Amino acid sequence: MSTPDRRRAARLSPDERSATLRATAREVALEGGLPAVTLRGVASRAGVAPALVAHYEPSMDALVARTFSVITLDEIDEVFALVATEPSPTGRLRALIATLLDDGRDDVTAVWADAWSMGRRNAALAEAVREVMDRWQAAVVDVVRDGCDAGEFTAEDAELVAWQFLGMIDGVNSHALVHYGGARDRGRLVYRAMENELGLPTGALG
Amino acid sequence: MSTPDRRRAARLSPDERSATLRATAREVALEGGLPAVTLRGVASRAGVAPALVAHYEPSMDALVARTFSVITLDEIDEVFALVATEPSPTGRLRALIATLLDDGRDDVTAVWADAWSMGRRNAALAEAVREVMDRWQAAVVDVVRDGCDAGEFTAEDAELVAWQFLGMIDGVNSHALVHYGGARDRGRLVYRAMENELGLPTGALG
DNA sequence: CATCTTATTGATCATGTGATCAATAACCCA
DNA sequence: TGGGTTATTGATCACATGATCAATAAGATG
Repeated sequence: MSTPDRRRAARLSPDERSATLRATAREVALEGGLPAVTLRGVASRAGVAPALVAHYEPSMDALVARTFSVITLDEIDEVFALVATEPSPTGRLRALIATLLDDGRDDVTAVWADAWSMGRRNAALAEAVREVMDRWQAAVVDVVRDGCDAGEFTAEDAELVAWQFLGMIDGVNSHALVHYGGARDRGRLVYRAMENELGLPTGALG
Repeated sequence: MSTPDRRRAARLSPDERSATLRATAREVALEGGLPAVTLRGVASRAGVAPALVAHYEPSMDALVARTFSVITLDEIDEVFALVATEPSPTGRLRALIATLLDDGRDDVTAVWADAWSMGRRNAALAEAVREVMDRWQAAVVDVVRDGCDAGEFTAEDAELVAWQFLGMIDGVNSHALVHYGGARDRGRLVYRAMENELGLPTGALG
């Protein structure tokens, strides 16, 4: 019962094993949140001894931080790959909002919530959070600038608009994580705020 | 070194002791976040044996949830006591935003971040979070309705506007918790979004 | 002042955490 | 096929967590 009987794991190259463990840590975090990323948690899921996990990371704080980065950087790629299929800047912004507010992303949202909480006690994680937030902001700035160049948007300060856009999204998603009341149409203000902020006609985004 | 030499604590009535421990738990949480609210953490700060803390709460999950409620309900009272000094609805809304976006509230913001994270693994805490969020929403709805009654605001759906207002605030504050880049003017969109949403002239709030 | 109620404590348990290291065995290469 | 390199493991620390309970002593009551 206690020990999930486990054969000796296959002998992999350090690179392979390292990649395997990162992928496993990713799964663990998406299922149980960042607090589930423990030596024993990752090891048992990977079918490996806890000591092996410890062997491949300098510390658990570092593993948690790396796991956060893996998950959230992948998320950026996935989201923007989806968004990029839209032909116009306005369409891309609309798709971006819709994707970020979509249900079924609670696992990633929960990881972000864990990160904002745990980042206060894990310096490596806090640094990772800052890096990924900057990546997100830069990606949103690109969307805004594209729209401005195409003449569809008007933005005084694209950098600031991007930060505040992400703030709105993250706040609404944090709320929905624990409290679903009123969450159905919770994105309406996001659409309207962005239309207003970018000089779009009402209803242009949704 | 290990045991901070402690005399036997004064013998208090259950009500007094209970109140003392809640106040202590509050201080502990505001200093180290909700994860710092442990049997030993609260006990040592209160100058009391860990067993006594356990004696007064059915479980630690319950103590954490109660501590969250104490802190955040007090915060509602404090914020709205301040806001109520403004004579007009527009002034009250402006003061509300300014207060909520003010620095120096990181301790409470951190408690909220902890709650959104830990609420997924602590049912009592999740329930407390929902309750306090509802209280916040109701209080904001009052401000919006006041403005509508006074003819200063126009709101189709005050309930929804209140939720989305709180979403904006919480998102921006979560960001500022770990990432201060661009945080200085991070509230600008909040002001503009509310002006737009409530039919106020540009610049009416800030 | 003696007695009794009960708030408080110390000791202890079971559990979970990260970390370390000698011992092991899987795999590669000669 | 044998030997050597090293990925992997089991065992074990030290520590922190929540929880329980008999023993203690503070303070009220007579």
